[in-house]
Amino acid sequence: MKMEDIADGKRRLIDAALRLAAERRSFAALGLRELAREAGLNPNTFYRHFRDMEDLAVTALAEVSDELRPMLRAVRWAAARDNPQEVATRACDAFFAYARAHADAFIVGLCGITGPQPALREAIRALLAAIAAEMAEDIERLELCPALSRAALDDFSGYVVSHLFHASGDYLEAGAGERKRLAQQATQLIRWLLVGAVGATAGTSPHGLLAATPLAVPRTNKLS
Amino acid sequence: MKMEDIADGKRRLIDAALRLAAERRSFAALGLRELAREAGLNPNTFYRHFRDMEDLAVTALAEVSDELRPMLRAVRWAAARDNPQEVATRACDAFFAYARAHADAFIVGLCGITGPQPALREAIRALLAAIAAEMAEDIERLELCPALSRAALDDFSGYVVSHLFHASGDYLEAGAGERKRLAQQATQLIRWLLVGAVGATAGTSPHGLLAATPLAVPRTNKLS
DNA sequence: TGTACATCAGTGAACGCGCGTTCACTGATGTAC
DNA sequence: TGTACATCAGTGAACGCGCGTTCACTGATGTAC
Repeated sequence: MKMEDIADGKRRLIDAALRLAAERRSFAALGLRELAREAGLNPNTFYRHFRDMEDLAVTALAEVSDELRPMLRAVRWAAARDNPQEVATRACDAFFAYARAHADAFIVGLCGITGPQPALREAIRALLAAIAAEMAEDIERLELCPALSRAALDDFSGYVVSHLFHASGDYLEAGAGERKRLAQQATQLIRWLLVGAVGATAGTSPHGLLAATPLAVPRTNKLS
Repeated sequence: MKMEDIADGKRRLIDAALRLAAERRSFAALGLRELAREAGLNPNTFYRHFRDMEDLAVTALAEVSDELRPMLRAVRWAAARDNPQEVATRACDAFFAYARAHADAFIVGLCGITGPQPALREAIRALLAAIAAEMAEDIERLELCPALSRAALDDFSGYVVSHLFHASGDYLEAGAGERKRLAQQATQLIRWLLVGAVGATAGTSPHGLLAATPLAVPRTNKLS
């Protein structure tokens, strides 16, 4: 048996766990016997592959991470090569499309970020942070927004990834029309943030609400 | 007994439920007997006051809603009277302060938005939507950002409320330094979004990344 | 003012059930010599 | 090539336990007349 192959029962347990947990929208309330029943296995078989439920969840998340992160990077670089103006839109679409294709895993991820298993919570946070870091790095390397410092790009990417992640929950529940609106909103958020970040750094303040100390923004107008 | 008074046992059950659910970060995995034990009551007493766990959760959320929403409006109007430039900062601070003062309820809310109880999920979404709608209305009525249409204000408020809500989870776990950073990030997000929204509507595009069809932004520079 | 009755919060015992975990076992696959 | 052994995925029975829910009950408070 090769390293990357995983046992048949292990595969079935992971899939069954994601299916059941997503259906009921709670990984925490998932029972071991119930899981084994869904997977068509003896309850005991679980212990052959996992220490406990959290172990299973972290394993499943690692699979998603290994697939999602390179995919997003590839989309960014391909879009930047084709047409730099489309990077944001295409990356959002790719993210949402991946969420739909792995809806169960995403729902479990959304539950898990606030759930009772500390290791799972930490793993999800780490995944989101890694995606954000790679996004910032790609924007820098592809020179998509040279006006922004790396620190600003990190903040920007954090906001965007957090929004996309939580929006994917609504996205998965939505019908076709609503999904389109959510995708457009994500792109609008990105656009506003980028324009705003560049404007704020370059020193643009459209009105008094934004000029408060300690967030004062000089009134010069240097948008590139 | 007056209408607004609630029975002693009911109060204790709600408080115990928030305490236990927040501690374990899962409302779904909370047991009825365990809850009664924590409240120092007979398991049966639960049925005197609630149909089921979801009923309890919705009741608790209504209490938060009735307190949080007017408080936020009052802060906005008071800040606008004192100094319009501080509205965003003061509203963010008030929100986070309320989250700290009702940490258990907030954690349950964060779990509940992705949890198994449909009525609770819907109630939380409705609360967030109501807060966003009131925020948009206040910005309009207080003329804090006349450059933005009501539709843009609705989108803006939605982004901000969603960010604040999910950020409150990190906020509650964080130490003092981290909390300060999160509050500053929230204000930065608001500033970027406002500058960006005004810039995008008024027709400003800092660089190619943002000019993609169908999100094309004219290149005129009309920031007020 | 007293009396009878209704309402309501809380009690305690009992039920059947599914749970997580353990143990000792099987049978197939891989490996050393 | 054959044989002996180790490893590994999966099985089936059994355990004690805590669970949600039910029933019939108590005692206090409010209310009609």
